[in-house]
Amino acid sequence: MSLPHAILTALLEKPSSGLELTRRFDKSIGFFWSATHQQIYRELGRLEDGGLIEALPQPPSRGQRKEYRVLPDGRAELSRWVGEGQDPKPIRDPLLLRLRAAAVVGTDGLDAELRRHLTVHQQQLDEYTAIEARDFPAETSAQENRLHHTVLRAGIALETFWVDWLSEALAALTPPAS
Amino acid sequence: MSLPHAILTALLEKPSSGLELTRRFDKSIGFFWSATHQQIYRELGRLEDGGLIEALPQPPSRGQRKEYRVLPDGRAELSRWVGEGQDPKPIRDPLLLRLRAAAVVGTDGLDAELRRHLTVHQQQLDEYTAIEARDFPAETSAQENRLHHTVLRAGIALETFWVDWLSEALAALTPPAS
DNA sequence: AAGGCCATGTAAGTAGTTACATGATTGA
DNA sequence: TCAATCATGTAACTACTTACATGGCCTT
Repeated sequence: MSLPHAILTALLEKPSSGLELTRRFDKSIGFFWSATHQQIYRELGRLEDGGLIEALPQPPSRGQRKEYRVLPDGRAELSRWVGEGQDPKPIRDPLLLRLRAAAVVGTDGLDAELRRHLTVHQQQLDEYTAIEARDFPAETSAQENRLHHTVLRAGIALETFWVDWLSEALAALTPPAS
Repeated sequence: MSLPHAILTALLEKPSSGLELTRRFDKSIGFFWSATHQQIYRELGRLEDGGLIEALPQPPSRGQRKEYRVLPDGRAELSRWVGEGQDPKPIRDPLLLRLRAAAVVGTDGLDAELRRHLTVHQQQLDEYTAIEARDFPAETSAQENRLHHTVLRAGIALETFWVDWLSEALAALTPPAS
């Protein structure tokens, strides 16, 4: 149950409408939590019903922009949730499964898929390092900034892992023609 | 939709009953795909209905062990799936989200949670490296073996990433009392 | 005959995905 | 006025989770 807390965090950083949130979930928020606009609108409704956020009093009609901000109860709930414990989820990765399956039924078509993933992860890595260069040029001592940087570095390290591992996997797939 | 293919892979590696599969999903299969016994029994039923696997003809009653094996259609389906394309899923990690939220509402209780995760990932890493030392003592040229080793190395590298990153995050959380 | 474990399931709920629907605003 | 885009939603479905139910077998 992390989506509501992702939304609370985003709204505390900056009050937004549903569509703005969707855009932010495609960018910076998306580095650690992804969500579609359908999920976001549904959850905004729930959070409003629960009294954790409110819409700026304005338009009752449909295609109209609706801006939300966090209420004190919402902030308290987020603060409570930060200290909550939650075990890390076990791995569930289709690509690793494909490799294992390929060991039984053959590697047909796997090569291309690995190359494709390598490209995707390399691009993501480039994007993250560009953001790091732009937003965190030197170490600062501001706590908030350091936390943001730490989260970004997790993204960088994860993408680096994938790039390295995919290269290794490609090598394992096509042994040197000796 | 990877669970059926995880089961097909497991059954091809070794025909099993539902409970045996559950145990294997807690061990080696679980390194890349986790599943509970409820998921497994349901999916076994679907795969049998679909003619991809069959139960060894035996017991019609409830508390009785039922052994499954893969039919030719099942093997063909798995082979097809291996070559199928599927984009990597975007990150969705509650712990990273907690760090980001902590930047807004404060880091209360986060320290303990990071330490706890560090312990969990260190243990998992130790387990993986023990398996590596036991099962892959030297490089072999058998394709199947190399693929298995590559998958295991992904697990090792991922756990290593978490251990390193969590240590760094703890340092960022508690700045040096200068 | 009772308790524990082996083994297979059912039921209900939550979260996420995919496809589609509807209205408002703006510029050609 | 038409098309594109902004903006908010509904509906149906799939996957996963959590809690519980049922029966068989073995040991004491």
